[in-house]
Amino acid sequence: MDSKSDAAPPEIARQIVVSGASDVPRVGDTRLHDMLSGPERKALNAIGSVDTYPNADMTIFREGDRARNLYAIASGIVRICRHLDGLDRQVLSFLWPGDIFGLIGDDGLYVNCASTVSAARIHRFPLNRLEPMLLRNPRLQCHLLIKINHDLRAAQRQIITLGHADTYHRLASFLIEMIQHAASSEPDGVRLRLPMARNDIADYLGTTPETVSRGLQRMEREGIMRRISPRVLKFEDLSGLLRLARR
Amino acid sequence: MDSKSDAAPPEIARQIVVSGASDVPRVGDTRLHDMLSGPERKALNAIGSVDTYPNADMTIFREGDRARNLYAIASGIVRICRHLDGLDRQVLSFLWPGDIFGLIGDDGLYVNCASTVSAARIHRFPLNRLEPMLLRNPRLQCHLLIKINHDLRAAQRQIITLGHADTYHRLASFLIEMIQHAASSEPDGVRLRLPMARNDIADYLGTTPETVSRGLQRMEREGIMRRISPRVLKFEDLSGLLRLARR
DNA sequence: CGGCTAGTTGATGGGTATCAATAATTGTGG
DNA sequence: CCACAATTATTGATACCCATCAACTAGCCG
Repeated sequence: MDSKSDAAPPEIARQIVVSGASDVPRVGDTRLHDMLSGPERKALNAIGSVDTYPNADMTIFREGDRARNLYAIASGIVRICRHLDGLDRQVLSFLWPGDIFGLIGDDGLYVNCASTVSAARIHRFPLNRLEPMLLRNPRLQCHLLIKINHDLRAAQRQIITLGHADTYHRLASFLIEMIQHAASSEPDGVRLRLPMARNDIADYLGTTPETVSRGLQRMEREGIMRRISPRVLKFEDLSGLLRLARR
Repeated sequence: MDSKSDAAPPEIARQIVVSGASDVPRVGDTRLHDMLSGPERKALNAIGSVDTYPNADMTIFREGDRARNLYAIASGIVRICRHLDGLDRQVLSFLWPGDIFGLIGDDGLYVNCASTVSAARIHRFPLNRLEPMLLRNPRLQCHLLIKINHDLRAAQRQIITLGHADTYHRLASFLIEMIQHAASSEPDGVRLRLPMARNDIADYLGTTPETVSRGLQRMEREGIMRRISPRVLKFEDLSGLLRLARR
C-alpha cells in the first residue's frame, strides 16, 4: 500500500469538497431560491407554504398519488424511492436542503415516493398556482430546466456506480457523495456524519446492510477511515477513498 | 412451470407495445418535432442541419468536448455512454429516431459521449442559435423540460433495473424496452431485431457479453423466445417475459 | 436500567466475472 | 458468387464476490 498521499488531507479535502470528484455538482447549485432575483423569489414564496415533519421515516407522498405539489427542502434530508414488490425498494436519491422534488409522470401521478430520513421542514408549492407562473416566467422555467438537468446527471452518475463497480467501490462513491454534502474538515481528518441508516445506504447502492458493514470494516482495516460511531466516520486517507471510487 | 398464459400472445403484445409495462413512455412521446405547432417547427428547422453517419460506431461527440449543439435523431440508433478507465465503459442509454441528446454540464462541456450504433441521420441545432429561441419561446422550452423529464424517468428506471435485479431479470427488462421500440407483431409471436451487439447490451446492463448469451440461452430453454439469428429474436411467451421483469 | 432496534460479524450456497476454446456470422477480395 | 479472414457470439470450467440466514453486540429511548 503506497502512502505517498497520506500527507496532506486538507488540500485533498478541499479538492473533494470544492470541486467534486468528477462532475459532481457543487452543493447549492440546485437551490431554486438562490438562483432567483428578488421579485421572483417573493412571488414564489407567496404561493408556497412550509410543512414541518418532526420525525424520520414520515411519508411526504407515495408513488401513484395524484401530484398536486412541487416540494423544496428547507431543512432535513429526504429520500426518493420506488417500491418493488412489498418489501423490496430502491432508493433513487437522497435530497438535501435546497433540493427540489416531486417528479410527475405523464399521467399526472407521482412516479416515486418521498419520505423523510431525518426531521425536516419542506416548502410546498401547489402546481395549479406554480404552472401559470412558469408559463409567464421563462427565467423561472429555465431554472427548473437547469435543476432537472442536475438531477439527470446525478441519476446517470448512479447508473455508472451501479453498473460498473463492485460493492466496495460503490460504497466509496457513496461516501464521497456524502462528504461533498455533509463533511466538516478538521485538523486530523474529515468528519462525516451520516444522516441515514445502513438499510438506506444498502437500498441506495443495490446491496444489503451486511455488505455495507463489511465494506466499512474493510475501509477501516485499510486505514481509509475510522468509525467513531455507526453514524460518524472520520476519514484519514481521502486520496485513498478517491482512488477506490475512481471510475 | 405454469403455462396458463401461453395462449394469447396478441393481446399481451398489445399490452406491452401500446402502454408499456410500468411507466415506460410510449414511443414518440419524446419527439420534439411532434409536439410543436407549425411555425415553431419551421423555426427549429431553419437553424438546424442534418448530418449523415454512414456506419456504426462513429463518434458524434466525446465527453469533455465543448458543447456546441443539441442533436435529434432522424434515423438510426445512437448510444450515450461514459468511459471509465481506458476500456471500461457504461452505456447510459440507447436512443431512437425522435430522441434528443447532448446533455451539457455546468462547465459547458458534454458530460457523456455519443456514437452511432447503426448508420444514422442526425439533426444538429447550434446552441448559440437555439438558446435565444428558447428564451423567447416558453412553449419550446416547456417541451424541452418535458423531454428531460422523460430522460430522468428513463434513467431512474435503469437505476432500478441495475440496483435490484440479477442479470437474468435485467435482461428481461432490457428486452421489453427493446420490444417497445422495435418489435413487429406477427401471427406466431413477436419478432425483435436488435440493433446493437452483445457487447453494447452487456455494457448497458452492467454485465458481460458471456452472461448476456447465457441469459438468452436460458430464455430459450424456458420457452420464452427463440433465437432466429444472433440479432433476431422471436418471442413466444411475452407474459413470461413480463413476469421475469416484474419489479 | 431494561427492552428494542440498528449494526456488526460469521458461515455458506448461488450467481457471475473471468479465462479459454469453439462456433457462427459478417465482411472482403478474388 | 464463393472462399477466406476477422470479428462476434456461444459454450464450458473455475474462482470469487456477495446475498442470505443466523447469532451476537452495541446504541438508543423510554
